[in-house]
Amino acid sequence: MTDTLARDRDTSEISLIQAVESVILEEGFSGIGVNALARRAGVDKVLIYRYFGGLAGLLTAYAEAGDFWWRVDDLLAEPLPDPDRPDALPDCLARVFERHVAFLRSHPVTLEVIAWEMSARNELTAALESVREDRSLAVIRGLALRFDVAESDFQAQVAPLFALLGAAANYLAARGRHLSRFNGLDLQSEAGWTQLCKSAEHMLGAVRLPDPPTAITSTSQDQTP
Amino acid sequence: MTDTLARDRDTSEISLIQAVESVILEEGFSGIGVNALARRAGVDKVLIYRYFGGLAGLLTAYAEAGDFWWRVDDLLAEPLPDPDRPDALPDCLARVFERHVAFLRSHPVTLEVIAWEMSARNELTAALESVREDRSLAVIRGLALRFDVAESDFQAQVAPLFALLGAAANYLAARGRHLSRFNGLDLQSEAGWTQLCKSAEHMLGAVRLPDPPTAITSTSQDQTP
DNA sequence: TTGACTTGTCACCAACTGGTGACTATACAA
DNA sequence: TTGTATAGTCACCAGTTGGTGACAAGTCAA
Repeated sequence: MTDTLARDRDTSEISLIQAVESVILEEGFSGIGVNALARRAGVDKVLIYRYFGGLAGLLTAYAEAGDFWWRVDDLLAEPLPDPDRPDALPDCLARVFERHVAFLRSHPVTLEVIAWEMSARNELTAALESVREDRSLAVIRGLALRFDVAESDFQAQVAPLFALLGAAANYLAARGRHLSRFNGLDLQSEAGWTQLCKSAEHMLGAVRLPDPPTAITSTSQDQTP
Repeated sequence: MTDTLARDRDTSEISLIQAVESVILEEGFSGIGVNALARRAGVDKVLIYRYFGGLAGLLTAYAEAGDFWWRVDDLLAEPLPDPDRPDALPDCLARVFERHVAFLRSHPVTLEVIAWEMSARNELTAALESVREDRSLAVIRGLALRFDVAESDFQAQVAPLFALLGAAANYLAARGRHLSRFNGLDLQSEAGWTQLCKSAEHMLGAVRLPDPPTAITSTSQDQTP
């Protein structure tokens, strides 16, 4: 509890937590292990057990310190289409999708954890899972509020769309780490992703609001470009 | 080159190749290794080096023996919507997507290799990559032929759609191996996948043929349920 | 000063990994 | 019979993994 002692322990803990990120970035999730982490942190591996109770505890500490997922406010930040405009909903969903993609492509650690989820379940993947579920549903809630429609109907309609497009983005972005081509598209070029976003927007054009009286369900203006 | 000698080598090789599939199914891709494979095959691991030149060679042999991906004919098998019907194209794409999903959900080894692709590149993932690229493009070619449209335009329009929906299916099916919930959906229940296919079909409703004179781009009949 | 506690270092463990060299046993051809 | 090639067994290697016990040095309170 003294100054110097406490400070030393603190720096050791911080070194270890930073080592998690560092190893993930430079070696990928498969490089995570007590030996590698201790080596990278310049610290003895026994401290991982003493201070964090083991690798799982260290990952938990890192998970609590890091932010692996977009914040709801960022995804729903203005400018977004005016809800009263026709086609505001599809446009809005397309913007949200673009922001989701942009986040993934600029967060290599998140991509690494997403890839990790494919093969194992651990404290990091669990943390990502939990926050992702929460915030995805929060985004849907936020959109229902914005468009002033019943949340349950909206959720039932939009959740599977988000699941599909979100899954596609996660998969393609994670794959793009090491491999470029998927179905003829280049996952490492700006053009490839622009193309993907355009196609997503096109498909989202089919989405209409569920029931409110303002929604027009008959003649929808599809201007296929 | 004698009968018995040759036969014995053959059975050893076959045991090893079968061990690859067996280990993947029971332990997942992370269980693949010379020791585990030899143990499972009931054979000494040195034979992996002698007969296949190493683990990579054994994986290659397995890759050549197995079929990890749907065949083009299966994906385009009849019955498919009559090309002259209105909305035949979106319906057709939706059927293809459903078949893609059905294949994945019934082929655990493929899901395992898909998951493997996320973390490493090896002979198995390379084989899957190659055959997947080829056959996906072949399916697009087949559809262009069916709808009698120019292949290049059609390809430019449909390839990114396939990339998005295919990626989503791959991701969700692979994740469904160990985790059930994604964005509120249940990836391990029939209902969850029915929902996903319905949403995909809904989104595909926005797709129209590129140029031929028969295509109607104005009044689209959206009946949102 | 004494004793208790914390921080960190180090040596060590068993288990496993990929990989190799030496060996026996069998079969075949000369 | 002799030589050669193959199939298979086994012991062993070095390196790495996760994990622990013993110990020295420093710090603090009584």
